[in-house]
Amino acid sequence: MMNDEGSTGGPLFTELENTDLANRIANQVLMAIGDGRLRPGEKVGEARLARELGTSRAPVREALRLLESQGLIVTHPRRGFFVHAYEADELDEIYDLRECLELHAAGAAVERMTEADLDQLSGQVALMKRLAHEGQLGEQVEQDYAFHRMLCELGGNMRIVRLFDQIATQLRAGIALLGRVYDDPRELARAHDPLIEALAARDAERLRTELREHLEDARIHVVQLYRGNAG
Amino acid sequence: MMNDEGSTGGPLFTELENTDLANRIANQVLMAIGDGRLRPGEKVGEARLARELGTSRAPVREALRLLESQGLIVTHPRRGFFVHAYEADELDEIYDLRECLELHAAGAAVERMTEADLDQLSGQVALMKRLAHEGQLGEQVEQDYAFHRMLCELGGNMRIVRLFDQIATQLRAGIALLGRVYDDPRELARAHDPLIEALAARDAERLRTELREHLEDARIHVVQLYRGNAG
DNA sequence: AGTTGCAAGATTGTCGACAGTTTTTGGATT
DNA sequence: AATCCAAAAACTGTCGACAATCTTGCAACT
Repeated sequence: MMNDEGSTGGPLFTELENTDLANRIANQVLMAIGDGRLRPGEKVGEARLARELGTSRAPVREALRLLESQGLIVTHPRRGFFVHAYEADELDEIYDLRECLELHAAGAAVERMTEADLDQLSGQVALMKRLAHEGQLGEQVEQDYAFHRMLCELGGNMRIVRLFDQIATQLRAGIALLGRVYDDPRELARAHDPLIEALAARDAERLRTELREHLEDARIHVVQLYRGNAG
Repeated sequence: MMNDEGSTGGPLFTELENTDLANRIANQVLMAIGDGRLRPGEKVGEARLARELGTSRAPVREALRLLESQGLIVTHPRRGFFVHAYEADELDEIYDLRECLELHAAGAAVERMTEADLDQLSGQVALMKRLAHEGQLGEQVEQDYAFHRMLCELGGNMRIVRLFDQIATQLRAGIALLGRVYDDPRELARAHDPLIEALAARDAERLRTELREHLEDARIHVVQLYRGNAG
């Protein structure tokens, strides 16, 4: 009941982009938020977006509603859509939720994972270290999310995985304008070593403790930085 | 940072129902699912629904997309919307998630709640007992949700509360066709006494233990019944 | 000076329509 | 009788349009 995707490595076929117009628009908006072209709090007029994209307003509306349901866009009725401007308190809440979910999943993962899963996890950490060395900061952060996502997946509850994805999206958006978060990139990768150890020992309690500490560090790090930068 | 609503009792103004058409439609559909007029797996054609409601398809689409984001409707691209037919495994997942969230919130609630909050919680249980005596079964279940929602609220993380609401909605929909769940209605109300005791003692660990047991009971109860009836 | 009222302009909520696709209908064939 | 294929019907995805509402700018007023 896990993610057996074919045999070994990456996907066999490049996912043919048959996606619906609304989804493509949602991705565009998502990227625009990610790289700062759309600032927090900024208004996202559907008419304007439709003009710029050369589509009608209907799919734009759907896209924005989708992003609304994921927490990236807020709407004031009769006034339109706006990029959600995350407050520090909200990031705090998000991390609290993440901790709750991830600890739960991790506890289940310890019992459910195979040796192969364990190898994959530690391979992931190795990858992060390599990326840190090469200075690939953005990619490293992305692989960090991937690591934690795997952990959630191994917990076996797909709903939790989906929530993790939502949280990751929100964090990416919230942290976007923060620039780099860690002073030393290698710190981030190394912080995962204790987790791997606990996993290898299949020690649920220790894993939960380490993971809590790990996430708590990230939380205060980000929230503090955020309070300093944005308010 | 809690729900201080004005001074004392109820709301000062009756919330003027300016809800937009899409939301009203979403509620209609929700109720239709709730009372079985829309069966799990059944197709919900937007054109047909629009005709029956006397509106255009645009707000119907938005309503269905909203319900999709809440997990009650699934959509197969180019084929339309369908009422999500919950599998027993999914209810299991949902309860797992609920347990995760509620235990987390409850832990925080023990430290944050005031005496007044505690009174309100035990008042809620008293209300449930009264309803059980009067045979108001549906209302009792609704107040059960309200009790657990309060507990989540006291945890202080609004995101968790919103997730609880979603879960409650899904459970209502999933359990709708199950008919009555408990043999003796009073059993449900009484099951909350240990929770109140632990709360009154402000004993987080004991509360978590009792709550876990409470939810675990509900889970196996529902899932078993569901496997027997439908799954 | 600051507030209130009003007109112009822009934007949202909703509608009906069209093209392409899926499902259904109904007949022809084995 | 069951299966297969083609025409028809129904439906979704998308579009452009209109009315109601909101915002903006300006003038009148306290």
